[in-house]
Amino acid sequence: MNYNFRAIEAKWRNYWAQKSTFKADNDSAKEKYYVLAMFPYPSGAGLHVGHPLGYIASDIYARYKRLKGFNVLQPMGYDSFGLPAEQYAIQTGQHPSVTTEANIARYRDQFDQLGFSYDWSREVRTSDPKYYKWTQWIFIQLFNSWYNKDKDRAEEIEELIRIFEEEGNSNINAACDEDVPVFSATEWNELNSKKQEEILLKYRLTYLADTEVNWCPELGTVLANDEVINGVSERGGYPVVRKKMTQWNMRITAYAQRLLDDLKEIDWPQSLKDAQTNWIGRSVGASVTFNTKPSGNSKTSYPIEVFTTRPDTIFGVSFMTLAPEHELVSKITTDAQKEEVETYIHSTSQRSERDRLADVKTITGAFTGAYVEHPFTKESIPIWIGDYVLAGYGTGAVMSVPSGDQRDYDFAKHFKIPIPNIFEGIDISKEAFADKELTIIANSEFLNGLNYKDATKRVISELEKIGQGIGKVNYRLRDAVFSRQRYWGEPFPVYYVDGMPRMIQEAFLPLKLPEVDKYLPTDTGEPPLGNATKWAWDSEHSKVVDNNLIDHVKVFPLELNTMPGWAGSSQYFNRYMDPENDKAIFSQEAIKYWQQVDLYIGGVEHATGHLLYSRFWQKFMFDKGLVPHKEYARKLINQGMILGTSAFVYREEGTNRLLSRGLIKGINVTPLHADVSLVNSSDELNIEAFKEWRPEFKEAEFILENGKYLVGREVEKMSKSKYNVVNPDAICEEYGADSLRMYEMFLGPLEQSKPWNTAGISGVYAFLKKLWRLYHSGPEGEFKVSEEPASKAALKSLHKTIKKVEEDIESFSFNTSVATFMICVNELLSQKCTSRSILEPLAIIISPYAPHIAEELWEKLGHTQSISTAIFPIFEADHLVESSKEYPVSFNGKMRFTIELPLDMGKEEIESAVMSHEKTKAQLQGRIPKKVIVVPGKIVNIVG
RNA sequence: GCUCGAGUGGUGGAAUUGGUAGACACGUUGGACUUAAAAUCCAAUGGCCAUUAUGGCCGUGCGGGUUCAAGUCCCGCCUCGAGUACCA
Repeated sequence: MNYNFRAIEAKWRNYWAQKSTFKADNDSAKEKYYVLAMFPYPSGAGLHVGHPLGYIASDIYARYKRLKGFNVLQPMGYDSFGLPAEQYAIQTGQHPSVTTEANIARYRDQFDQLGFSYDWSREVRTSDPKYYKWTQWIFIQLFNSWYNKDKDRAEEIEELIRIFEEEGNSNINAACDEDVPVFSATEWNELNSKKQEEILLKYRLTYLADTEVNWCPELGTVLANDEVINGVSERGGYPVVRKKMTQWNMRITAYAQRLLDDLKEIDWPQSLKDAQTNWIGRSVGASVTFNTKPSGNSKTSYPIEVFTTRPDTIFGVSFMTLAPEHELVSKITTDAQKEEVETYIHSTSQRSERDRLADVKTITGAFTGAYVEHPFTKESIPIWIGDYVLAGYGTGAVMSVPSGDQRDYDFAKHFKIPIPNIFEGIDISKEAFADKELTIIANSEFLNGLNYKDATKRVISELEKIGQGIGKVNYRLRDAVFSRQRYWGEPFPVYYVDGMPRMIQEAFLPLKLPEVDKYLPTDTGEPPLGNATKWAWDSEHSKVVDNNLIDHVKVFPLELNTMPGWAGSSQYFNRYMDPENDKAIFSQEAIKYWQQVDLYIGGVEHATGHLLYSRFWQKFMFDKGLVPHKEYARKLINQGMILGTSAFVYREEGTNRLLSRGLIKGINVTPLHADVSLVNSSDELNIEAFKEWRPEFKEAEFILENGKYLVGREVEKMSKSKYNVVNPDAICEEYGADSLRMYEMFLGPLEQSKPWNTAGISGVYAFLKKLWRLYHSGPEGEFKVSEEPASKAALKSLHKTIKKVEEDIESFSFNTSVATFMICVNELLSQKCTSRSILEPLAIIISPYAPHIAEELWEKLGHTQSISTAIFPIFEADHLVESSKEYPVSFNGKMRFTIELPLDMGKEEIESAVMSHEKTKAQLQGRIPKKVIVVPGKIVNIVG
């Protein structure tokens, strides 16, 4: 009777499915525990061995918590809106839903194969209208809300309207657009409804605005900042340009401070918190207004507002710098400088974002001919423009203090602008001085002699007195653009009356995606939904009707953009709690029971995307009183990425010769990816198979070394295009899911990225076979356990293992518990232990890791109830562990011998026991030790 | 540049947080079983020296320091990786 993992795994996969073993109730006497792994985008390639890492880890934890008696919720679903399905649709004409459906089926098979204990009755799909109904619903709630900074929470827009009607907006402290005019109640009430609507839009948490966006012509869509990497799109690597478009935006900046503050109360990896902190980019300083001096043709004085983190250096200002795109540039430039400025603006706009980033060293700029007046000294300060000032950050203008900022310093040196020194005892002839801690201000009137902190405080109060500045906190975080010119995404529940957006009433949701005959933008450049013929809103009958009925009286145009990828993933974790609910996003009973995610596992690549947006929506939901927690995930673990090991062949340039890797030195070669399945474990290429795979090399000459063609190796991300993908199906076929699960955990620490290497899997496979043998000790290898009580040694092995495995799981060190199992099984085998009292608990503690084999053994032990549904408080067995311990005893730091002593001895008892021991006396030879160091449970050290 | 993280055998990685460095596994070598292969089992495996055994010295990127004791703590470097970047 051998370990037949195929039969065993098929049997239990079936059993769990039929009995709905992992269905979680929304009500239970047991304590709840919610384990969640980030749901995947179902791509056409299926899962590779890298994907399951996090899923295995969360499954082990979920199974462990069930054993401990928790009511565990572990759901799974699909983030099924997205670009690849749409791009496939563009190429083939096949509806994205068809592709998506097929991919999901494939994923489901693979999930089942790996034995994950998901509650599939709660599956969600973001592209399912029953699901995206609630994504649309949240959008409407955001539209109907504004952010009250005084109360630090989102409130109903009706409340804001009431205040406007009663007292205007002068007393309102809201997170809103910069350009909101101040108005009284009377003025408000006299506005027509369109004007009122325009103003309200500037307050809403989701709003329409002409935004400068990252436009990717190749993809035909707008990208969020986190989807653009080094000036090219994250997906596909296409160039991205800046472009103004009317877009939906999310006012995430309203929550910037809370997103920062609440990081303190969640147990997330520090590196991830750091990434979010940097991304939000809080900087404390002051907003200062400099007024331009009327000159030449410009009679008016314009205020220029700047943000600075160093208001204490205000007396060191020797010029102002505006971004070339700054709106005042054209107004203040003098005739004499006009040509130079326009030439400069033209040349910067020609430079792409990428060039600008790549070329930081070259200093460029132009003088506008205009001046501002220093708020204190009243001196004239020249205004320059320069592209080192970014239009998108702060106000797009800076007060330049060359002595205190290196970029200002370089700019001043380059254009021969004076560099006044305002620091006590500092030499600034070589570079700027930017150390806040060591700053003592000089040559600065009332700030002389003050340090950074005091000077900042003083100058802000002086600025406030003269009305030219105020203390301010600035964030790098921008509002998130929420429109995509795409088909395969959530439609906005929005139609337009007189150009202003209206929300479709909740009762008529979901607004389903219309059919289109092509998935590309329309001929007039509108998003793909512009191709739909039935895409207009009949407001009288509240339904979608044909476009040609649009009369702007009763039938109105619908929004043509769709929502971005992160919309559907920003509340899915709560929807799992009550996924079938048709009346609400989730019932209050459900959320009161499940509260929040206790453990969230996913990739670190979502740090500034999904993991930030979802926190924002959760806080909004909290403000609305819909969820009990400000944060949705109490603890988060980032699993590392499993990388592929690519193989390369080397073609000599200009020839059809392929050189083995040892022969390429000094020769010009092009490395080409070879499929890893054509290479054996000692890097030798199967040349015939390679020729078969790549017919263009049929005639190629292979230059061998020692009779072999060796490939080069490199660790890269696993991807189809690099031919380095290892598929879990093949591994499961050869070794079984339990082997794969254990091996992925054994590979190394969960949070670390590491290359996949199939070679070592034979070790865990051999272990599972040994485990099987432990329970099959009959003469023919048939199942046999003894009812004899266990030996002391066997008990010790078992209890050591239980203790270690529990510690490991609680600290997510799954790799070392696999090692512990191996030691335990080896010990039991060598002790020929067949005692039921050992083998029963062993099956239990192994079941989170290798659930199929554990179930099978459990059944053979005579249990009728599944190991996965019973509760075993076995993990609380540490009192059984050891009764004595061997203490290594060292003399003068060198280990000499060991002494066996009872465990419950205290420090002094151990000391005296050791000192009176024969071996110690022999070792000391009558010498009197200076010191005896005792670490209970560990070591005794005698210093002579 | 800034922020974070990591450097341990041929390889992946352990080390109870200051207490026998290299667990466990892969690989390699030798052996048993077998007609043979696979599978399985046993032994060796950081380096150097010694050997009949007992043993000795060195060793966790580099250089210092604290300590009876340092992979672990402190100071100064080096290298690699990740994120971010003209953020005022």
